[in-house]
Amino acid sequence: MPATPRHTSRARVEAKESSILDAAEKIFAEAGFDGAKVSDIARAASVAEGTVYLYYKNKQDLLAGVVGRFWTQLTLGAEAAIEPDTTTAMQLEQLGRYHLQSLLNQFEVVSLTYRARPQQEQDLDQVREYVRVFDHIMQRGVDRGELPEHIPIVQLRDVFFGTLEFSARTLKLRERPYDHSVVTNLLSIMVTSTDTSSGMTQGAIQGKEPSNRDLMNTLKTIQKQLKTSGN
Amino acid sequence: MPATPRHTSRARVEAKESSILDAAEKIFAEAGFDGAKVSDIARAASVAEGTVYLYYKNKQDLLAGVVGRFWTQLTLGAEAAIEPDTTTAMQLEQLGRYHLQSLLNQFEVVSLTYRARPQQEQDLDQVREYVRVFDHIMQRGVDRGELPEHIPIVQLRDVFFGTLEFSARTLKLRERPYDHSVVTNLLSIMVTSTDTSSGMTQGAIQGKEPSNRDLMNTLKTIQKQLKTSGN
DNA sequence: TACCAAAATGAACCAGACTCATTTAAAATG
DNA sequence: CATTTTAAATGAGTCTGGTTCATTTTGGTA
Repeated sequence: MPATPRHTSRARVEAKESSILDAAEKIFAEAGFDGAKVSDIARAASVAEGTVYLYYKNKQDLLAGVVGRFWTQLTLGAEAAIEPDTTTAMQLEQLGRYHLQSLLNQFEVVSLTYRARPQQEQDLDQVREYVRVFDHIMQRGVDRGELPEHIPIVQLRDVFFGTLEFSARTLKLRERPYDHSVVTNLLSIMVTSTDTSSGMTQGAIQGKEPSNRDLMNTLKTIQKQLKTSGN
Repeated sequence: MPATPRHTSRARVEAKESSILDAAEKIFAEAGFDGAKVSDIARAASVAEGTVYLYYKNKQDLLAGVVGRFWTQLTLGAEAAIEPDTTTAMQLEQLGRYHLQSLLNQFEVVSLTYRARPQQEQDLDQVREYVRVFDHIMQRGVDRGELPEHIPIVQLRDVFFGTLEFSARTLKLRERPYDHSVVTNLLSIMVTSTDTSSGMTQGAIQGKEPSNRDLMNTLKTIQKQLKTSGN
């Protein structure tokens, strides 16, 4: 089994595995999952058809490999794109830009993610890993006191990634290029809603009315944040 | 051709067509697109395998039929769920609740939407129809003066549907039931950001800084809106 | 060099989407 | 009604393409 070679250099096996993944990614992206033939992928990887099945149990599994690798690389890229020593707002903006750009640049591969059997638990581990980047930024914001204590990170995560994903689709559909204002706008509403007195933070989550005190203070914060996150 | 029957009662043909769709929806939802066999669908519809192909060019096309019908029905349901004579905020909340509930109740069918060839233009006409419900609510809000003149409806639409879709996935993944607070929170941040002086409306869209005047006025508006849209 | 196990191969197999020659049902005609 | 004509339905057979596996090749080891 190539998965656990005893007498062969691990490097060579991994090289072949990744060359198969390269080929698969190319063909899948060009033809879609159904349109891609395993025989084409094998040819593109300069390998016999049967060889593919030494590395991947079946076509689905091969897709999972491609998609998994993509998200793993995305995680690495995201971590590299974020300055560790800047404000939470800035980090969110960096992640947002990076995310939207990646969605647009690699739209086909992203789309394949939805072909990887939904529900099938461990297939999407790498996606979970990726969204954790967001969680870390937010948590750090809380720890540093830049964000309120009980901010609902999980829900804001859905706002963040959901909006960017749909925005990417809209841009693709209209054949528009990357547009930074999408990120800026998203950030502005998240930052706004992130303030302690504006609803999402405490109130509805806990089932009690949000406190509307300290309004003037709130406004100043919003104002400041809007300035620093603007373009 | 059943598509254009000249001598046969249109009703009977349509009845058969919809019984095939029913069967297809059931089998697709149970087994997924790849797992569903056309022969199973034919059997479930009490029809020969070849008959399916009289109504739908191929399996993909059949899926498109199922998905299309789903979104068409969703549009009808949404329009019914919205009171025509209430505030924009209320209507958005009604649409949001309806949308999230539908996503959760019919999760499998919704997932199939992504299997309907992406990019393939006219396949998703019905989805486009559906999102128009949102646009209408917003446009009416603008016309009535409840929303600022230059509010970026298209971008807010991505926030709205993107967030709800991701929230639905999160809830499903964690096996949580419908949670109204998701909608409430989403609404609160959209309503907040909807105010003229808070970023998304004008500034970044037009590429110029948002005006931060009238802050006190803004705050009062936010406060009022939060109150009326709170749980 | 001879041996062995890992790795690779591709012909054969088979599931299942799709076709089409034939049958059955329905409508038109007289 | 009987007959003809046209629409609709059928399902056995074709064909594509994913998957298997008996055989060959390769690379490491003694």
